Amino acid sequence: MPETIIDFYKPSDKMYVATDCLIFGFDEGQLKLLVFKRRVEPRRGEWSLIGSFVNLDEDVEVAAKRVLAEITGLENVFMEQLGAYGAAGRDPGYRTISIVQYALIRINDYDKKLVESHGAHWFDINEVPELVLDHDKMFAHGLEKLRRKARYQPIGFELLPEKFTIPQLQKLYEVIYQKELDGRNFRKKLLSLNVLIKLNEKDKSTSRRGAFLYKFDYKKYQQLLKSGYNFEIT
Amino acid sequence: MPETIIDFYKPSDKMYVATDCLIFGFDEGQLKLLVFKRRVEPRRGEWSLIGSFVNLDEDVEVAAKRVLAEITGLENVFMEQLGAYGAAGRDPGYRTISIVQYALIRINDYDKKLVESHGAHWFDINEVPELVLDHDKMFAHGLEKLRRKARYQPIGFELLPEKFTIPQLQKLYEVIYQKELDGRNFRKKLLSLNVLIKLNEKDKSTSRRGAFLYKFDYKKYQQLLKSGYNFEIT
DNA sequence: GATAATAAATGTAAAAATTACATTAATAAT
DNA sequence: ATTATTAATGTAATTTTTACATTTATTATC
Repeated sequence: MPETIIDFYKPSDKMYVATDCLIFGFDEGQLKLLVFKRRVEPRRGEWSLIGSFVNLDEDVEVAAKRVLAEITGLENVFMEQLGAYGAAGRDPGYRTISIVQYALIRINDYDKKLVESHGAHWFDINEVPELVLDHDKMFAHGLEKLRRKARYQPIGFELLPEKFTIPQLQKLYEVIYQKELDGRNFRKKLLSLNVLIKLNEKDKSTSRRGAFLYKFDYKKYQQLLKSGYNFEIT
Repeated sequence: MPETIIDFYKPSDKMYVATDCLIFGFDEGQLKLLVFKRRVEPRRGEWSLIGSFVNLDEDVEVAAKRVLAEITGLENVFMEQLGAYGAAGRDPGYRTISIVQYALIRINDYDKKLVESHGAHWFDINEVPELVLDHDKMFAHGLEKLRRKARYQPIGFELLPEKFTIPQLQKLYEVIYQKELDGRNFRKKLLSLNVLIKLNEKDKSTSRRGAFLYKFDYKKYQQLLKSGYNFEIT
């Protein structure tokens, strides 16, 4: 019987454990990723995701939130694990496992000075430059996951301001799904989900007429979920 | 500027990296999980998932497949990452990150002697005993993921023999979804997906009349995917 | 060899959801 | 008052999903 299995108290080798973060934002009608330009050698000038090693006494999740807060000044942000990247040769230096998270942030909320000070830049997801190590793969997987998930869970709202208009929301889904949606059907569908609160305010930044602002009703959504409710946006 | 971030070449602390595996099977009309009873101290007699430490020169994924092969004798099995479990206090011994995979196996294929020799047992998913450490949480998450995923991806077939009948397939989806399905609508739906190959053979083990055997057409499925095909079983 | 028993297989109508599509409404600028 | 522009609305056709009952193939038994 192999000796390597289930032997929690005779562990063999230690490795470095890092966490990297895909930070998505929505701005100017585009879905964007925040990437970081290395300003130190080696690999100076290469683009990469933002990350950190995980401290010995620190939850992986806490480490990820620490990084995000240090970079953007944001706390209480939507963040979820994408997965662990653990190929033996993924980092040519030391053997390092990276646990990747993706975060969705409201692009107007973050601390722009802080972000700039870290050499970070937003790229349209269609124009993200080549990234260091296996970060390209992480990005590709994260984008896929975001696209899949947006369909069945109300994560899109994490990318919009708290108050948003239906046309804004539609544009967001259009860039996520990479296809045009019919305005009438989209509005009908969204309103039929019963989780939008119409406000008595308009956003006039994009039209003379102005568009009504809405909020997403998290409470209602949670309630509905309990009774077999199905959120889906096609 | 914080010193802890993106400093890949001044890593701080090493940790143990393990991989644990949720092994699902379908037998006697029940969805089952393979769990392992510790036969050595400490924690002798406690149930846990099957796992191993990851070797320094080994991909995490390879480690997981190694474990699965050592335990079941199976290779080329459906396996996917569930995620990394990295709470600082999850293992009271050493700081260990566990990367959890879930595997779907054909319950008639595995090496029963080998499995028994490792003190492993199949439990109906509704009767899984308390598991060691955070393995309960892993199991709960894995089951959720399996349920979600079964709906939009043809993973159910991984749990059935290569040749299966429609009623078998229906029963599988019934136990995954925990609800009864209408036989006529289920059959209609499945056949309309155009990815089942009807064979000229019957399985007579459950009825006098016998039920036709089918195979899942992976090639066709892959082709269809490319042209915007939507697999969904409700 | 007729009959009984049993699970497999099939069809159709009603209801619900999705799609396609064109016009009117509100407002600010000229 | 007119123009320009985006927001907002409704309806009919199509597709998908649901609900529901009978016939078919076969083996065992009388």
